[in-house]
Amino acid sequence: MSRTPDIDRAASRAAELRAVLAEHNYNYHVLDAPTIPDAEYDALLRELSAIEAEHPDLVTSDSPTQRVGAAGTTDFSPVRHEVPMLSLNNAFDDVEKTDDRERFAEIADFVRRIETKLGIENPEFSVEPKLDGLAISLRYEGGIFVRGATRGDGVTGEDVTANLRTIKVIPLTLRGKDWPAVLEVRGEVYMPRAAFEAYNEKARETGEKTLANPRNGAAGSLRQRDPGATAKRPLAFYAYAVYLPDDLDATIAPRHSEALARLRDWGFPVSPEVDTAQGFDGLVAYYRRIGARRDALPYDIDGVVYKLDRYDGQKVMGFVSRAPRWAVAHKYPAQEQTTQIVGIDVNIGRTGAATPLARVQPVQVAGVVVSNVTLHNADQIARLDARVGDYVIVRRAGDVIPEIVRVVVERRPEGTVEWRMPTECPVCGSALVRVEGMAVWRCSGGLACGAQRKEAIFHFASRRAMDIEGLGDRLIEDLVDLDYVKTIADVYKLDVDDWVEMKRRADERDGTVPETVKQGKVATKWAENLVASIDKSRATTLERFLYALGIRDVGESTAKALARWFGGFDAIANAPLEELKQVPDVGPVVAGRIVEFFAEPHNRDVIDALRAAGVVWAEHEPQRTVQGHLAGKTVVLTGTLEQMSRDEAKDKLEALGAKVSGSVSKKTSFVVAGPGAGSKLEKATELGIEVWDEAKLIAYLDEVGQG
DNA sequence: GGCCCTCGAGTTCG
DNA sequence: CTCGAGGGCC
Repeated sequence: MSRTPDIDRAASRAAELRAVLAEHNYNYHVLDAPTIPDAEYDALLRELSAIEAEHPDLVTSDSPTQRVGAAGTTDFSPVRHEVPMLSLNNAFDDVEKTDDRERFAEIADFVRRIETKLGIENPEFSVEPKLDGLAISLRYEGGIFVRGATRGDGVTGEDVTANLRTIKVIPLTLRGKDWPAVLEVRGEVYMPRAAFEAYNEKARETGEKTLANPRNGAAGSLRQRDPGATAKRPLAFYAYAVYLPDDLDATIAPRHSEALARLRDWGFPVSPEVDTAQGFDGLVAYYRRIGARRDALPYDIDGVVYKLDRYDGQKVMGFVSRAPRWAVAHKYPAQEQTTQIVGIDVNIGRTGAATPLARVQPVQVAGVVVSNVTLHNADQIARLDARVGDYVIVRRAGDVIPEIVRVVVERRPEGTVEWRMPTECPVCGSALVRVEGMAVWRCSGGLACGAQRKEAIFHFASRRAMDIEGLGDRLIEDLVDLDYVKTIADVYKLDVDDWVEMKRRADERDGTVPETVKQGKVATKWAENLVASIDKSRATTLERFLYALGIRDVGESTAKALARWFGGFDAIANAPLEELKQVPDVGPVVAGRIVEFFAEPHNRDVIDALRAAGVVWAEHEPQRTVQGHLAGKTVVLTGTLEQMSRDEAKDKLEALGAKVSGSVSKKTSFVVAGPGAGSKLEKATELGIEVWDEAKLIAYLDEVGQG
């Protein structure tokens, strides 16, 4: 039988994948220094599995698909596992699909295979989070912990008994009396996220080496030669399986979930997230429930594990190759991915701040495609030594904004050069300068710089400033590029015809003339709406107007303080430095910025033009003392309020004299927490600060006549 | 001069 | 949300 070119190609790709995977296995298991994220490793392994499934002849005994892990190291004495430590099959989602049965097709298949083979419907599963740590096996004889070992290659691991003994949550003697003479408990050693961060913070202070991530922290800690060094690492452990090695047919309970409960009784920590679930729908519901809380869990997880609950059922299902057919690991979308930097641009903000931005090959991270990653500032780039062409690990963790975790220096292509902040503004060509000792570089072009002009207008129109609905970045971009506005005051000079004409010119320039226009129709409704909303913005408040001007370091809060203190605009514009410094929270720097702003004739002209265009606000007597039921109190709002908007609550509290702040400290008087409250509520509890729910706030407002 | 507490500014994707 | 830096207090 002659081999076809197809098979030859598959054979060479399989060999290539095996070589690559073997290298990564060594890095991961032996050196504890992976050079690619797990998601990428999984993708390579799946590709190899797929090739082998299609061409069974190509399967070799040394293929990574046929083994559980990599070879152990010789550092610690080898331990042969009487019951092999298996790996689980992984299931991934097809995120393109919206129907659950299609999206989670691999899970649906898994459940269906069990239902068919056992002839039952909606089998019961024991379900648990899959911690991102290190699998270990603990042996107990006569209720005493006698030996602990790493997984190694699944058959032979390393003796790490001394190090495991240092982990406080691992029982050295079992509680109760009804335990078997010999048992082996399997579980995951992991490093809680908070402990990981605290460890790194301390390591940074003392100049020690920091840990790359909690998983590496756990793995590295168990490999310490000196158990004393391990003891200093904040490790934890959860048990998830139990065996009776002297009689493998016997079990300590008929169901896995009951076995876990027994383990708990004997003193083993079992994850509180462990639960049971019925059939496909139950599994998916659990997957979603844990997924929604993934970031809030105190440890990293990369998925959830489903195990057929009944042991007799597990026995019937048996194994395929080395993985059980009665269990599966359902992975969440990766929160880390490798990609390549294709370019580094520099963004210019409203204040001229130059922010480097990495353009990367688009990759899916935690469910969205990331193509831009901020690099914050030049210091950050220098710290990371990120270069154009570099492969980098991108993460989208707790918050939404992607960041570069680190550069994969091992994969750096030849000929890359260190990145340097350009000397000129990429938009207007003015010099980029950095004030001694400051982190940010700034464009010195001021409002002559197109980027700063755009940002100034965007800020002026924003919701918390003049609140011009419909005037967004796209429109402002065209407005400035086509020279329709030079200053924020020009926005009020444009009529419907100007807007329509501007849009026509922009479309012409871009070659994107809409069909309707080609047919001779001109859309004007949007321009009418826009002009109406610009008109509406003319009636504003002193504090909004002050904020809208975009004076450096005068944000919402400072603008409000100035408005209260002076009561009128001219008093502020003409106030000498010393008087400004009297205002609470205004010091020499901010006072200087304000004086500087109003000393600039151009700014005076713009303000005059705005007033001439009909921008008005109410003025009042200076208010220099705080009055009301909540005078002197600092309140923090967190979570979602259901009866009123956050802004509404803020207004009402401020009307009572309270200061509404964004961060909890020991100065905080009380915290109003709605559903979904996170770190702020946690901090309040920690500091022993009074916490109100929304109902209590409403009752209080009613009582003092603000409801 | 050295803390702690706030505020300001910049940020990604759909 | 997070970082950096300004303000205020010891």
